[in-house]
Amino acid sequence: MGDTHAIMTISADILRDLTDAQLEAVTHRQGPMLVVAGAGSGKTRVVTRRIAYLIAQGTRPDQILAMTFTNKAANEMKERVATLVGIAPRNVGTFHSCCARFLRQDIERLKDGRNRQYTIYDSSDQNTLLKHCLKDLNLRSSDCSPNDVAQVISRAKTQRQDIVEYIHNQCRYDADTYEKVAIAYETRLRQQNAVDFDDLLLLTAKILSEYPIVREMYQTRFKYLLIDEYQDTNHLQYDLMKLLCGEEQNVHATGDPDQSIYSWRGADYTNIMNFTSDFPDARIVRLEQNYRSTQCIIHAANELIHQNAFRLDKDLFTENEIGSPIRVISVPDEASEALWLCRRISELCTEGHSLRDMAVFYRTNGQSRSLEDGFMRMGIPYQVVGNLRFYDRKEIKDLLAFLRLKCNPADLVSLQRVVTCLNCGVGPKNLAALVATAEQHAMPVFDLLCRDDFAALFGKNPAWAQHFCQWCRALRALPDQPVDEVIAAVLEHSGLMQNIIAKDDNADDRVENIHELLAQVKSFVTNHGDCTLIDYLQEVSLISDLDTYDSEADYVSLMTLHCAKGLEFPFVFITGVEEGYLPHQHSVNTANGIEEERRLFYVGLTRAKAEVTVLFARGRFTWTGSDQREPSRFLAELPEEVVQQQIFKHRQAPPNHRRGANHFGYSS
DNA sequence: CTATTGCGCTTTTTT
DNA sequence: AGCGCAATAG
Repeated sequence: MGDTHAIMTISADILRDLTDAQLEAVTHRQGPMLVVAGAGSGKTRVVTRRIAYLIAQGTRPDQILAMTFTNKAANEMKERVATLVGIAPRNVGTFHSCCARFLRQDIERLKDGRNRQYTIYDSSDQNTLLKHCLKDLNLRSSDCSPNDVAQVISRAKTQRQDIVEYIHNQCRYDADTYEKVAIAYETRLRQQNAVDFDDLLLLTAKILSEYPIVREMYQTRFKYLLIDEYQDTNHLQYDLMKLLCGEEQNVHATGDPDQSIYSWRGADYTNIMNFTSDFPDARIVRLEQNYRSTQCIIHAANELIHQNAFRLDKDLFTENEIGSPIRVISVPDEASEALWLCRRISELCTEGHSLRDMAVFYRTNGQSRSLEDGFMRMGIPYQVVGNLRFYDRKEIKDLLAFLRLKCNPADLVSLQRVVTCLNCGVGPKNLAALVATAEQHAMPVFDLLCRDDFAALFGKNPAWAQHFCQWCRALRALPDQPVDEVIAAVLEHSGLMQNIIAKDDNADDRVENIHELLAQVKSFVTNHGDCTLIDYLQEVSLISDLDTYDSEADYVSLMTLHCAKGLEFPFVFITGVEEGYLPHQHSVNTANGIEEERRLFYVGLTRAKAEVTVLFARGRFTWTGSDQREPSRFLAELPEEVVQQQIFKHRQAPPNHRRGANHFGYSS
């Protein structure tokens, strides 16, 4: 057959231009393998080529399961594999999205009241639910902060420990309160047929542990398991990996312990450090040649990261050109920080560089404010990545709440949202009465509202209830397919648009966002063929702002250092490199905290291909007043020979003067 | 009871 | 910018 020949030539393409180490990582067949891949060492390339290689060697694409850190990485991986072998593998996604799909199939085995129509609660939904729980228990947010409880619950789940036990071991005070709230929260999640982010993984692990039949089924289905960004996996993800790979242990993990920056949400980089003890037969491949950055950048990054005591020793090197030194710019305050950036960016533009080649990183989302002010004033096109997720916008969440309620009649968080944005005469008291009645009759609230005999079940039939029941029945009666038409119909039925136009201050923006959502749904439908409303809602609850980020558009990108992981830009600017920001105030008390902040800075530096500029302000204006700032301790750790310092002086600029730039100047 | 308005507080990083 | 809370109008 001609097929064999085709496979051979494709294989040649797949293996082209690889170093020996990369080749070994790509062509490895059986058993566990760890690829310790330094920044810019061609890790993505190795993973995609490996998937392509396995397919070209005759592995069925759906026998490969690849877990990535973001959806963006997953989509890029699928596309790249498709260009190599003409087939996009289906099972590539984040841990969360893969588990969400598994649960759609198997959640009913748990018999805990949840079914395959389940809703995924994101952190703000989780927050709302926790507030409901507090109210039930006659507690106030000041007695017990929902954020704190959420964190404790999340920790217990990611450590795979019993929540009650965990609380009593970890909480020094108020353990009883936390326990009550946590139990109420878990109960409500089950009653409302909902899961939180951690549950996606936890419940999957539970099913795989408790049902050997299911475990064997998955283990047989997935012959090859690939895990990317292994340094940022938590204990629960580690368990999942073990449950999925089975005795064959065909697990291929890639990561870089020096880029582990998520320990605050349970990631445990000892997972990567302990790989060889977990899998004594493991092959280890080290990728230490960097193809991204200049020698100056690599030298600076190496010296910095060597200050960390707890690490696997590893030396990144590059054969790229020496490049220009790291610039360290001292500015008087945040306004001049923005101004310096604007001037430098314009300069680079006149030299012929594109805005898309430049990125500005900072430690906290709030730091984008002053930068945006400056960029806006100077007319420099920019895009902020990850600050407010598109799907977290109020109008979008409102619209999605209508859809979620239609899918899951037990979803009270969505019902409450629906009720508040309808202004239909149903407030907290009436809603509570409805919930109580529904509980009496052991049915989901929305089902109760849709019933013809609602009045009899409720015991009375006031005007607001009649109207609301009618409205609910009409919502239920709307079609379920195709998704784009459902959304258009639900939007129409909700009256949301009219409401926004009538009442909202930023009506224009909100209307535009809704139109954008409709457009996105259209493209989702064309890309995904016939998918259900549930599929769509699942997709959007797991999508992050970074996933929708357009790296081709000609804007300067602004993002947190965390968001920058995995990306690269010719010109990188890191702002606010001061004590209190980097390292952040909340991390300075522990050695681990400081080391993680250092890794964060390391991630920032190694994003750059050509040039890194680091800025710090000598003072900042805070809500309390002005604040003296000290340069970050990390700056002293950069080798002098590749650093060039500049002090940006600032003569008083008249406020609101459009040509303020003329009043500023350099000085060495 | 609900709807609306104004005041104070908030923010470390995110699937 | 959004949310909880309190006060007021309907």
